[in-house]
Parts: sequence; structure tokens; C-alpha cells
Amino acid sequence: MLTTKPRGTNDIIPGEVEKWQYIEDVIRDVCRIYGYREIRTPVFEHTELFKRGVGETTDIVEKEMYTFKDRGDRSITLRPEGTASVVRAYLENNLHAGPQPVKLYYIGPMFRYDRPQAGRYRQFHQFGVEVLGAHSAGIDAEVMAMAMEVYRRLGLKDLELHINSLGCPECRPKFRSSLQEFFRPRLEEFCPTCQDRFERNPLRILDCKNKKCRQLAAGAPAILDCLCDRCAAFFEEVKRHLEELGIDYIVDKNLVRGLDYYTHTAFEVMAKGIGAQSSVGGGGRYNGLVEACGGKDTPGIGYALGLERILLAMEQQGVEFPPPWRPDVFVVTASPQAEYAAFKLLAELRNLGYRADKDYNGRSLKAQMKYAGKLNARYTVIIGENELENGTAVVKDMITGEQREITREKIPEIIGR
RNA sequence: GUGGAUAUAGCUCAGUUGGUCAGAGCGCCAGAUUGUGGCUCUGGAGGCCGUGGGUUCGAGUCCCAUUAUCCACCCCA
Repeated sequence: MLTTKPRGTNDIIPGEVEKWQYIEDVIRDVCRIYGYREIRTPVFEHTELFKRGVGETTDIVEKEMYTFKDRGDRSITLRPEGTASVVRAYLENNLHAGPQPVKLYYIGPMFRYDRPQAGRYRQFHQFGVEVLGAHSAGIDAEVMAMAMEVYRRLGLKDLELHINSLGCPECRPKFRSSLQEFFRPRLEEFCPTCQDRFERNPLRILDCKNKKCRQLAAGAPAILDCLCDRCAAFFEEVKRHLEELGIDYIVDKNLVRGLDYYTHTAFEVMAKGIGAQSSVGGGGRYNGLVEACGGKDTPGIGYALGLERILLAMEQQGVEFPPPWRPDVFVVTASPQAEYAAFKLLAELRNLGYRADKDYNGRSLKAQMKYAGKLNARYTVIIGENELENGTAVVKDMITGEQREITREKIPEIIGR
């Protein structure tokens, strides 16, 4: 127990963490270019926020939240996703009082009590963006374009962008009831889950993975056929914007986001070959959410991707990562008397900005060289009794094996930069 | 929450139908005549064979439970 991490969590250790840093760097670059600014919210919130913001009927709220009472008897929940917190922060910090829209992004850990499997963990990491205070097809397309740009820069290929429209509070209820009419005659034949969904959330029956349900739902009315004129026009505009950018998409009428807050655009990005959990990101418009959280009627759209899944996909596709860390210089002592001189030289090299290191385990010269080789040091600088007397050092190129004795001030001339 | 598979040194794994079965490779540490890495050779450290019961004269090797991991369902990132 003492040496075992909690189920579904992961250590990201040196060698691995560099990949994460690389991905995060790419993400932050894209955010800068697109005008999104970072927001950091607490990893835990009042439970009520997620119940409201994510939806009482969702699996997340019903069975996946890490909820506990703190010492003040408040119900606290580790965030299962990012949108609710961002909306809360938008309201609490009066970001709606500034210029609109507000374009935000976040990167950080999320928590869901789920059974772990490939690409799914109890603590996982998401990058997400939220745009509050804008309702236009252009911004919807921008969010999707930005997501695709992140994937592109990371070198991911063969991704599919699925899009759909969920309508608005005007046309959704009509669609909902026509769906129910369609399902009602053969309701008993659906899986228990879908029967349960029938009243609470008939839209979700559309993306049930159960074969039988899929067959039964085959001829179901499509939301796209039930959209009101304004919603239909908006969806066309979104598609037109994507086309202008040359972004391929697949209209997927079975793509749904279950909650009432979700409106209009919904999208999801799929990757093959990373296991059953093939979604590497998804998002959509939520024009009802801010109001549901106690604010004024404010349009919003967001998107999130899972860093673990991105990493899986990158590794599966054989994407090259930047080379790992290595010292520029490794300072070696050829005699115990040289210890202080070596220690001081090390400090000087670091002051000059070199990635420099030395041995601290009292190793022999040979072992120090071996160690430097293991660390993949570019150069070694050796100081022994001779060099102490002469005020010099031996600089050795660890790739060519060449070495020469020079005065210590000239070391930068040899090793460059 | 449901189902399947797996659990032997830091890592990847061997261990036959229960009776020297506690091993190999890699990694780690140290040497190969006294100031030098990457190749080679030699040696060393390191395992309560996931944990707890049971069967047996005797169990990594069979049975049960438990925990963890992996994969899938559900759902999602």
C-alpha cells in the first residue's frame, strides 16, 4: 500500500514528463496565437456546482464524482471536468464586465471515479478552451480549427472531426417528442439503459452502442431535419466557415450531448488505434449553461481534449518527440585534491548558462567517465593534479573522443554556445 | 457497477504432469596492474515467487479469497 499508487492514477517520471512538457508547450503556443488566455481554477469546488453545471442525470454526476465532506461539513468535489469551474470563475470575477467575448483555456488534472482501462484513468489531464459571450458561427469554427491545429502541430494524423447540431430551446423539445413517438411502439425491445433514457434523455438513445438499439434507432428522425430555420442556418454557416479553412468534417447525426444546456454545435474528434476509448477530444456550444449557473443569459462554447489520449495516439503513430535532456558539460575530478576546483568550475559553468553537472558519489575517474556517458553528456571537463598546478582543464568531446588541455577560461570557446 | 486475462529480481520473461525451481537477458554497482566513457570479459548486490488461507509428506507450480494491473462493456477525455 505504502508503495502503491491509488488505482487509476499515474506517476509521470523523468523521461516521460518531457513529453508532457512538449505537448503543453505546443498547446500554449497555439493558445497565444489564437488569443486565448489561461485561467487556473481550484481542483475542487462545491459539489453543487458540478451537479448544476454538468447535469444531475449524467453518469459523471450520478456515479463518477470524487465527493467528500471537508472539516467544515461542506460537500466538496474534485473537478470531473473544466467547464463548470470556468463558468463559475467567469461570474465570480465579473469577467462579463470586460470586453466580450472572453476566451480562456486551462490545462490540469480532472478526477472521475471510473474503472480504469486503456486511455481512461481516475486522475487524468485535460486541456480545454471556453469562449463566453459570443454567439456566432465563426467562433464555433475557430474553436474547432484551433483544436485541429493543436493535433496538427503535435503530428497526429488520421483524425476525424464529427459535427452535429443539437438545436435550440425552441426546436429541441419538438425533436425530443418526435423521437419519443418514434421509439414508443417498440420501447420494450431496447436495452434497459435506453428504456431508462426514454423519459429522461431520449437523445442519448441515438448514440447507444448496443447493436439492437442501433438497429431499432436506425430510421429515427434526425435532429438536423427538425432544426428551426435559425438553427439550420447557423449550422450551415458553421460548416461554411470550416470549409473556408479547408477543414474536413463528418456530419454525424447521432452525435449528442445530453444536457439541456447544450445547444447548436456539438463536435468530437476521433482517433483510431488507441483502444476502445477513441475520442481524443470533444466540445460544443452551451448557451444555457451560464444562466443555469446563476448568471445572465450568456452564450458559450467550449472544447476539451485528454492529454493521456493524445500521448497514446502520438506514441501509437510513432510521432517523434524532442530529444531528452542531457548535460552540456560534466565536470570530472582525476584526483581528490581537485574536488574544490571542480566544484567551483561547475558553478561557473552554470553561471554561464550551461547545463552542467558532476559526480557526488566519490566515484573513480573511470566511473565518473562512465557516469558522464550514461547521462549522455556532450563534453567532459577533467581536472586532476596536473591541471590544478597549471590552472588548466582537459576538455573531452564525448562524441569524437578528442580532448585537449586548455586554460579554464577558454572552456566556453571549445564547447560553444 | 459488469465481464475476461494476468500477478516470479529495477525491467522483459523462463520455470515441464506439485519433489535442488529460486533462474536468464537487460539494467545497476565494482574490477580487468595504478589519470578517462561508449565495445568486450569477470565479479557483486537484488526476489517472503502480489497478499491471506487451504489441499499435500512436500506448492511459483493445485483450490478459495483478497488486492493490484491490463483489456472490454457502460460512459467519457
